[in-house]
This record gives sequence, C-alpha cells and structure tokens, in this order.
Amino acid sequence: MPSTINTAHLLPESDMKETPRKRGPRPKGESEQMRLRILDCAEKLFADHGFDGTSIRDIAGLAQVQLTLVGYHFGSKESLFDHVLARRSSVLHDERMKALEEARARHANDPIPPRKLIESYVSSFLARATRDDPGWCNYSTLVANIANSSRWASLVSKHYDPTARAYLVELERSCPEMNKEELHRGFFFMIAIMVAVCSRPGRIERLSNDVFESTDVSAISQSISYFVEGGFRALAAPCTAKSKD
Amino acid sequence: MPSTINTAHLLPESDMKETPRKRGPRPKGESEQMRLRILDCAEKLFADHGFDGTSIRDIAGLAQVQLTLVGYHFGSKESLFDHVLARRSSVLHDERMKALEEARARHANDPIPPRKLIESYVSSFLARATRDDPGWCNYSTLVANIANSSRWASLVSKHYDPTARAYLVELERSCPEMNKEELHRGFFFMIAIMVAVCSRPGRIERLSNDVFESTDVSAISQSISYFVEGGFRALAAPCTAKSKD
DNA sequence: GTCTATAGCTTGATAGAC
DNA sequence: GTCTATCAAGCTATAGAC
Repeated sequence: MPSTINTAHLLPESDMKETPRKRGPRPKGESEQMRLRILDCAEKLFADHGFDGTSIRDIAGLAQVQLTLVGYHFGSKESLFDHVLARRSSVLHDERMKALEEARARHANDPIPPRKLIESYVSSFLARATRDDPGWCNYSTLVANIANSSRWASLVSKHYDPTARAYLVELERSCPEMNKEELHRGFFFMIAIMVAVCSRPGRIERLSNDVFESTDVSAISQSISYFVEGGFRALAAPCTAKSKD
Repeated sequence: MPSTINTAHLLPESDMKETPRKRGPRPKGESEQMRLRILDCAEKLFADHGFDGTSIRDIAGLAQVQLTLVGYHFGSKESLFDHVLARRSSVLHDERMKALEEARARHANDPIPPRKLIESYVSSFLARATRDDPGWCNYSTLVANIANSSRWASLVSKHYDPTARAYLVELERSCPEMNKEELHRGFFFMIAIMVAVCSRPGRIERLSNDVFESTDVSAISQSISYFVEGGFRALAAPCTAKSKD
C-alpha cells in the first residue's frame, strides 16, 4: 500500500526513465535530497504502520531509493527511528525554549500566568500537527503512537524531557500555592490530552455519531486550554471540588 | 526474553518431564486451560512488544503450547488480538453499564452529578489496572498502547464506543447548559488521561527527577477526578476562564 | 484436539563491485 | 556513495498423521 502514496513532491526532478541509474556519486546536492527523502518516507510509514509494521524495504521503496542506502545513511532500523524523532523534536525544543525565554522577559520577575505556559507548550505541537505540512502531520501521528508505549519510553524521554522539565520549573514558580506533585500530574495530564488529540483525527466526531462535522482545530486548541487550566485550578483548590454532590 | 517471565501460575500441574507429550485429546478441562493460557500469554506479549513485535511462536512458547494450537483455537493472529481485547472489554462494559443503571436508579429522574459519571467511568478501568491482578495490568498496558494508534482505531471503537456513547448521553443530561461539542471533547480528554496514566507507570515521578517516590494510585485517581471535573467546569463556563491574563 | 513437518515468504544486515 | 547479490533467520499458515 505504500505505493499508493503520492510522494511526487519528494522525488528528484525527472529523467527517471532514460537513465537506468549508474553507480557512483550523484550530482552534488542529490545525495542530501535522498537522505531527506528517506527520512520523510520513514516518518510517514512509521506513523502509519508503527516501527515493527514498517520494513526498511517499504521505506526504500517509497523513497525510490536503493535498499542499502537506508542503512548507509542511518545505520540500523532503530537508529533511523531515532533520527526521525530527533529531527523535529529539536525544532520543537528550540521553539518552546525561545517562547519560554520571551515570556520570562515580558513578565520581568513576575511569575508567568499558568495559562500562558500551557498554551505555549501545547500550541507549538498542535499548531504544527494540524497545519498543511504533511511532514509535521506524520510526525505528530508518530509521536502520538509511541507516547503511551513503554517500549519507546526512554527514547521519548531523551527527546522531550529536557523541555518538559524547564516548563515544570517555571510552572512551579507560577503556581507557588500548588502542591508540586499535583502540579506535575496536571502537566502529565496535559501532555496526554495534547498527543491524543493529534492521534485520532475525527474520533470525537465519530463518537457523537458524526453530529459534529468539522474538526475545527483552533476550537479544539482553545478547548484544551480551557480544560487544562480548569483542571489545574481544581488541583490547586481541591476543597472546592470536594464539595459533596 | 519471554522465557524469563514467570508463568508458573498458568502452567499445568506438573509431570512435564516424564511425559514426552502424546497426541490426541487431553483429560477434560485441560483444553480450556490451554486456551486461557494462550490468551493470557498473548495479552502479556502484545502489551510488552506490540502486535507486530510479538510472534505467534513467542506466544506459544510462553504458554508452553504447540505452535499450531494457537491458530486452531483463535484463527489468525489478528483474530487472536481481537479475542484478547474482547475478553476484558466485555467485563468493563458490563460493569460500567451496571454502574450507570444504579446511578440512574439512585437519582430517580434527576440528572446524575457529572463527577459521579466521571468517577464511575474512569475508576472501573483504573482500579483494575492498578490492582495486583497481572492479567488486568497487562490488558490496561495493551489498551494504552493502541489507544492512540490509527491502525487499531476501528477495533477500539468496536469494543469501547457503545459504553462511551451511553455515558455521553447521560452526561448530556447532567450538563444541559454545556455545549454538546465541548462536552464530547471533554469526555475525549478524560479518556486520554485515563489511558495515559496506565501506560507509563512512574513517568510522572521520573519527570520530576524522582522527587516523588510513590506511585500512589488512589491519589492519582483522585487527581484525575478533580482535574477532569475542573476541566468540564471550565468548558461549561469559558467566560470565566477567558479573563485576560 | 494435538502434534510434526514444511511450504512459501519476508525480514535486517552486509560483502564487495564500481 | 551507490548499487547488485545474497545470507541466515525469522515469520504465518496449513496439510496431514494420530
């Protein structure tokens, strides 16, 4: 089924029929293109079929590249998976840390409102996941698929824990009245919601027998913000929530 | 590595060395035991390594059963997966529907408080997932692993949507003032949190550099309830949450 | 129902020519 | 860097003896 996927936008300019492909180095730049194509196609297939459900052959086939080239550029299959994850997680890390710095600067030494932190963390992922960029869409699906898996736990930690820790530290400053453990749980809940939303486009609609037609992303983003902020509030003041019935 | 798992509790009584295993039917009841053992071991391996990461050979090996017996009892590998999922999802369905009926009866024609519905739905899963029953632990891990995967979406829907829909209908009665779409989103968020908590025991603790030692389940359960209820409240009255900064 | 044996295919990895 | 060719090992599924 990989063969039905449109990857024309990833392929070399043309002349695919007259040249039966010689060996040896290509015109400069082409090698890097192939590298990227492998990465893009691996990303897509890993997202759709999982790690074990995807073979290196599938990837090479979709990327229209020789089988051995995958191993040449990225080593083992696991190493390729790591590269796929790393490429965009570093973009997210940079963006999130930059947003954090800016928020700190804007609020001088005052604590940053929790809502700002929540929105900053969530939207950097969600916005990219729901834009037209097919690469980021595949990536977010992939992340969602492995987010709840113990098998890839250490890989996920490696790529995402540094950012998460930085936000948690700031969040503690923003909510000094909150029990730290509750706060960390809330942050964990937030991440769970964030990735789940990306993983199953249309799930909410289907559950309601397709009464709701549109998957209006910005509306969902806003719902997440409200929901998570309300959740944090409830964790901060459980006495209110404790009111019986 | 399956060989290192202790499955003594699943194995036939003994005499494993003197009988080189004859063909033909076993003493009555033994066949059903083998069936269950296959199911239990499949559940464990699917949870730990995923569908594609588990081979029928692994399952047969762990269950100490002949390779072909797996196919005989459960058909294809996918069909076996379906059986594994079905066995306990039906238990959950029955329990949840019973709890729903009881809540309805207790509140006569009055709407059931949202918090009751949330706790009922979440705790039926979470309580079993965190008790000592290894079968339910494996099952909850398995469910968490596939919850965010598009590949198993239809399977998950088949086994869980009927219950979810029933709770959603009741929730609409309980929160008549809420926008239905927001309410459905909130329910979806709740499920995301519920499964994520099961999937990564210790994740919260590790994110905080192991400052928090215990994975106190009942505390987490309560946090989820507060958080989700607070989230619903925020969705119901976004005007409050909308307050700038 | 249980078992042996094997068909028929796919897998990840690599040796070595160019 | 790219390609051909091939390997040993793994896989699911099934035919057929008992």
